Amino acid sequence: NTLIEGYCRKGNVKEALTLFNAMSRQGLRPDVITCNALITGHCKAKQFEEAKRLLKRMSSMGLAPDLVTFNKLVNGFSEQGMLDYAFQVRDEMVEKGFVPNAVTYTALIRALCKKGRTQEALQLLKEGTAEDGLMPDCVMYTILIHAHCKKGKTEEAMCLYDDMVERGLVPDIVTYNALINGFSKKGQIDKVKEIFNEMLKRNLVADRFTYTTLIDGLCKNGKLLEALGLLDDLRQKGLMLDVVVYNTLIDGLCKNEEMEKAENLQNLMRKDGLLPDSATYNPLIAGYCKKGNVQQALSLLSEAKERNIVPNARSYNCLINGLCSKGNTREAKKLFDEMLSRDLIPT
RNA sequence: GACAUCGGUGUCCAUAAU
Repeated sequence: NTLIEGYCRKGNVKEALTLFNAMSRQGLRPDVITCNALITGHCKAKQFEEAKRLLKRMSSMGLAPDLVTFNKLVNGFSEQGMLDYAFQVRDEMVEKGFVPNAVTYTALIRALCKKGRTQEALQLLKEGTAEDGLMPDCVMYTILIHAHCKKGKTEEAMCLYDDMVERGLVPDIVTYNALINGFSKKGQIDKVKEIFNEMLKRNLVADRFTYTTLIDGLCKNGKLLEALGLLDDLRQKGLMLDVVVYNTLIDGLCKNEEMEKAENLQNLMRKDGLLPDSATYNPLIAGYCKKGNVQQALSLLSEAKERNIVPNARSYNCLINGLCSKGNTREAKKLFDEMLSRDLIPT
């Protein structure tokens, strides 16, 4: 079960099913836990019908689906944006006598939020509280806060925050990160600082999400030097450095056409043992093209390809644009064909 | 009998550049 679960988590249902079949051959009966894991696997692999079929097959194997089974389905469908399926499963579990719990509601609320349907999400939370004895918790509030922030509705997000605190719930680092992200994307840096201080008051320690969020916020508000300063703090602490932190800064620098600094950071990240990924290459390629340094952009492209990383369609567009404006239409056409062969869709 | 399976936050892109 542990192995099957591992493969399923990675979205490798094939391998999981091989193990599943091997189990039977060795006379080991799959149990509910095995099936629950496979449901996750199918959902991750977007095999929604398979997931539903497995639920039906469980009964014929003499296994009774439990609350986790249903929750995994609700969650799996929600994660993939399959709202209708998710609510269908909710109805089905209710029919079977299960009471949707915090996990069920959280999954559904998140699914609605992901589609921007925050009002319905709030409504569902109310419903659950009234009908199923649901106790709204920190996670649910955080999802709602996050969703409102993403829509730019920071005021509403703040009301939700106040609401949860009034109810005696304790916001955690995730809640604060969501708020910080919302306010900094809106450019309300003073509000960000206020929230950050409140976070510190609660003895919460900034994690890599907090730092990345702060760095991104500073970059997107043109405060590149401050953002670089935060990176220095992080490096001195020697912890919490990952590709995303570097990518964030590299993007900020590239968008401001500070290619030398972006180049330095790229070297620094390699020094820290981190390898660029597509989110590193894309802004760099765009930045160099914009500056007219197509050569440099092209060499990044070939490096990415060597490492089996495919830059996105926009990177190709930038390169094609750059080559054409230098009159090198032949190379541009080559890149155009190349992007087609890589299943990238021209716009 | 114990243990193992379910929910939230960050970067490019997606909402974009020419």
